[in-house]
Amino acid sequence: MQLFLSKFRNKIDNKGRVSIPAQFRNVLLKDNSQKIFCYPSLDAEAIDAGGENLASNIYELMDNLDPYSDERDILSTALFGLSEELKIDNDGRVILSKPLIDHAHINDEVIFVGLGEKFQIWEPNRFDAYLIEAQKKVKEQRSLLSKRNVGN
Amino acid sequence: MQLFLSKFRNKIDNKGRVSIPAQFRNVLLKDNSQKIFCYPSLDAEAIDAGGENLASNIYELMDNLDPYSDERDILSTALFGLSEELKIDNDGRVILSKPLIDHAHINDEVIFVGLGEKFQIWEPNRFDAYLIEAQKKVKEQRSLLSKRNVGN
DNA sequence: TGTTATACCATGATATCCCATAATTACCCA
DNA sequence: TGGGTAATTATGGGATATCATGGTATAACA
Repeated sequence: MQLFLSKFRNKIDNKGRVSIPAQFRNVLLKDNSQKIFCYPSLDAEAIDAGGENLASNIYELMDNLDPYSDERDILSTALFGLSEELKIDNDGRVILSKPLIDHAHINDEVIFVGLGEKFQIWEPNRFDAYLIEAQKKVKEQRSLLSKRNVGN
Repeated sequence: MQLFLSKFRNKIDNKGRVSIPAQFRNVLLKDNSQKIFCYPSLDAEAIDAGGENLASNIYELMDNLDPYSDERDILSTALFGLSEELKIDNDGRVILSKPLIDHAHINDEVIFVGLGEKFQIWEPNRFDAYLIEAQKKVKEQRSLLSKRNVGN
C-alpha cells in the first residue's frame, strides 16, 4: 500500500473549498475512492482522514470489540457518530463540515499531514505547536532505545 | 546490499533541481526505485536520504506501535509528516522541498555524503564544520581508548 | 425567489519532460 | 602504453503538463 507522507499547507476559499494535496489524491486513487473518510481526532484538535482503507480498518477494529461493551459504545459513538464522507470534486477539493472545522479550530488555512495509512488536517498554528511536542517525543523514544542497546 | 560511499558536491539550478550523484543512483537502482526517501536528520542540520530500504526501516519502527494509539499519532507525525518521497527525473535530478532546504540551511550547492545504508545532504560549509568536530571527537575517543589500554 | 451546493472554466505558478552541451570518464585498439 | 573515440555525467534552457486557487454559470432546494 502507498502511504500518506509529508505535509502541505493549503487555503480554504470563501466557499469553504480546500484542495486535497495531489500526492494524497494519488494515494486515495490507488485505494479507489472519490471520497475521503473523516472524523475528529480522538486525542488532538485535528481531523483524521483517509480513504476506504482507513474506513474498513476502523470497522474491523469495532468488530473485534465485545458487541455490548462500554468500550464499543464509546468508540462507535466517538468515531461513527461523528465521522463523515466528503466528496472530492472534479478539481480535487472538498468542503469541510462545520463540526469538523470547529473541532480543529480551523480558519482559512490548513495543514495536511501524512501519517502513513491516514492523514490529519490541522489549523497551522496548532500544528506547529503539536509538531514540537512530537519531535521531542521522537528524540526521547530514540534515546531510550539506544540506552537499552548500550545497557545490554 | 550495495552501500552509499564517498562524497560529492553538486549545484542546485535556478529551478531548484540538483543531480543525485551517479554512484548513488546506481545504489538506488539495485534497491529498485525512482524515488528517494528523505527526512530532516534528527541530530544534524542535514537531510537524511535513502531508497526503499531506508523507508522500510522507518515503517517497521511504526509497525511496532498500537495502530490507533495517541502515541502512534505523535510519532508518525514527526516521522511520516516530515518525510518526503522525492521523484528522480529522467536526468537523475530531484527538487528538494522548502522544509528540507530550511532545515539544512541549503543555498545553491550541496554535498552528498555516503553513510552506508543511507546518505546525507549538507550545505557545504556546515558539513566542513561538522567534519572537523567529528574528527576531534574521534581523536578524543581514541586517546581514551589508549589510556584504558595502558591501564589494563 | 432567494439560497446553497454543484459542475465547469480561467489563470498564474510550479513541476515535469525533453533536448542541448561541455566536461569528464570509460573504453578500445593499434 | 598512448591516444583517440565513444559513453556518462552534471548542468542549463525551452516547451508542456499539473496544481492550487479563484471565478462564473447552472442546478437543486426550501
